[in-house]
Amino acid sequence: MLTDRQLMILQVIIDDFIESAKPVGSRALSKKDTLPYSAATIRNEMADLEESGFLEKTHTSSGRVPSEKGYRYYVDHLIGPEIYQHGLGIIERLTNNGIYEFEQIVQTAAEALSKLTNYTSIILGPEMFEATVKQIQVLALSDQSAVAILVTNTGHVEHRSFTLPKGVSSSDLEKLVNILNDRLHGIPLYRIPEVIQNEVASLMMKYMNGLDSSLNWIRTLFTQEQAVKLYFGGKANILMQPEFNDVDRIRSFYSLMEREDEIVNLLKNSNQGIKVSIGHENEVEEIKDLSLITASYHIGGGQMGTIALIGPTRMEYKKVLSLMESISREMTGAMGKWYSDKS
Amino acid sequence: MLTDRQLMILQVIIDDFIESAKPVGSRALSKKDTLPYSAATIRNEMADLEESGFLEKTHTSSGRVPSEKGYRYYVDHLIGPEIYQHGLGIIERLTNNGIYEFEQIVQTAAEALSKLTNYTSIILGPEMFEATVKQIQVLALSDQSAVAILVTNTGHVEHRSFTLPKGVSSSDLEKLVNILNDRLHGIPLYRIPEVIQNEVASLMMKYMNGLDSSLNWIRTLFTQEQAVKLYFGGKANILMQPEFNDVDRIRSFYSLMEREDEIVNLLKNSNQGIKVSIGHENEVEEIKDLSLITASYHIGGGQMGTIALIGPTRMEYKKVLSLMESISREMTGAMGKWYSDKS
DNA sequence: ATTTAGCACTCAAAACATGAGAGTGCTAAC
DNA sequence: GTTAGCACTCTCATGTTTTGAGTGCTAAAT
Repeated sequence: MLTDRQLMILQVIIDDFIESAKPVGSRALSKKDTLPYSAATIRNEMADLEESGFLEKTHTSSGRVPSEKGYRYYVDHLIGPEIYQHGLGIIERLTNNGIYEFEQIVQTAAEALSKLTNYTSIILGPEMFEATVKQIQVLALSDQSAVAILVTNTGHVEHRSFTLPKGVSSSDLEKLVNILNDRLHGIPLYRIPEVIQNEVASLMMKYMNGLDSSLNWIRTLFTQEQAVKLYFGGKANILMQPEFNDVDRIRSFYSLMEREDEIVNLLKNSNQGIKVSIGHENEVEEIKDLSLITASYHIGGGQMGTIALIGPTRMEYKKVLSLMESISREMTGAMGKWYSDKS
Repeated sequence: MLTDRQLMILQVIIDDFIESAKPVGSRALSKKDTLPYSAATIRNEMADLEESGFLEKTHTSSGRVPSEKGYRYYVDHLIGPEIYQHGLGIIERLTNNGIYEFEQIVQTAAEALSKLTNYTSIILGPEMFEATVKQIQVLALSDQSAVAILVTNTGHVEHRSFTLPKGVSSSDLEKLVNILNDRLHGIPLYRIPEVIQNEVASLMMKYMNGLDSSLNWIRTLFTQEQAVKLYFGGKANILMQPEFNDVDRIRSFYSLMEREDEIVNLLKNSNQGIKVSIGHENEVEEIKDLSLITASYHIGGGQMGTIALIGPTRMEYKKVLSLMESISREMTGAMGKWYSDKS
């Protein structure tokens, strides 16, 4: 339904607008040597493109600006599989000495992503519900306090300090840790409270005394409250975008960024592969004039997190898409290598 | 050198401006019943106060605004020891079940602080150089990978994953961990690299073979790169302040917030007690028109961190100072209770 | 039957003008 | 010493004009 020439013009307009952020007019277009037509001709074509909904005007006598439909078409059909070279090997570089810390890798990846694109990046840490218990340890720090450490099969380490309940001797504690390790080893994190309730409780009754009051306490100790973590990169980048010249716009954006649970939801329901949500395609009010790109990464079998990038709808989709593609592949690759799933 | 009446007027002007953010004029002041003088009288006094440098005009015929000198005087002499009631017991509330996670406490404290004040809070995590090694553990995750865990006497847990160097058997690893625990127990973190170099190296030579190439690797594994962590609260709060109505102002602020090392420096050199830096008293360009309040907290013997609050010079010093006072005391108290220093 | 040149028209943004309002400084009276 | 009064100043909001980029349409050119 669109002629070749219209597609060409659409492409050039979008490319131009993505770069300049200014409405593009017929005169400027006719000067480009990719389009050997006069301004008037281009005007006609633009009028058609507007009628079909791919372009918009900001006011009656302004140049044209891509509509969301225009961007959508651009993303779906007008960008070829172009590979963005920079930024490859980011993660490899981080870990080439064989030593790594998960948090640091993810944080650096987020920063790199935002630096390379000048947009704001968000990485959702991996779901850990399915990770299983590898080992539990309790270490006394003093007479009154101790630290409990839990290591999962994926190499995650959770720890929590606590004051020792009265009347708990060190041998009690040792017994308790033995019971916990015995019963919880290999159990996925989300089942911990349940197992403690059903199995650990009775064993505690049997082999230890006076500890049943502590049961509730132990359950609390090993219950994860917030399962996923967010890593941000370049929160300030978005301020460089001319569409953020309005203080209220900035306010609303940053206020969203502080509501982490909403962000988690926003990123979570991303399925496999890369997903581009342009403007109103987003559910969340505050980013209905932005574009959100999400890509998932995987760790071993099934657990996963999401990499996301937020920027104006006028986003450098070409660059961004290929970059996200390669980073998510790299992350999946790197993680999979280390976190083997044998327990 | 200032008359009582001038002090009164100064105080009222500052209080008023702190609340309204608008230059305050003589007419409005004469209407308050704390000041039973006519506008003209007040005008004269204000002229004097301006001459002595406590007040400023934004332009020739505007109301007066406190100068930095004015704020300084206000903070030093004009606010009594007023106790801010809300927000007491924040930290107690967080830990009343005896279970706590350091990071979470600090983060929550930062958020509470910013919520109660509507400014941006920053908490500098404790210096850990002086904490000593309590225990080191290495846990194999698979044939190729393992996780190393280090617990300090203060209950901090550091962990790092790594791929096992080739030719390292599990018994080698066990020996290594034994050596490390033997030599490093009780050693402060900052001395770890040195001790590994001098003592561990020779022992490794003696009892294990083929591992000397891994020495460097072990040193890297146990070397802390970034010793302090920052916790932010209410980064978006500052946007609500009318002095942040300018996009460039916002940009510069957020760009500073991303340069964490600079922030660490800014907060670090705070000595005991509470310190107020008003406007140009700050060294850092980006906050020369803001006020920075810092207070230190302590953990057991000597290690410490800093609590900070950033807001416009037009800050509610009364409220903020008493709040910072009580929060830093609470943190010191709470931390000290748990992190006893016996190793 | 396209394409193009030309021209009238539109609108946003910048530049300029005007007036009201809040506030000051000064003088003279209280 | 305090206050009323008044001329003066500057900002801010509002209205007006100008400029320039861009369009849509028509008629001529290819």
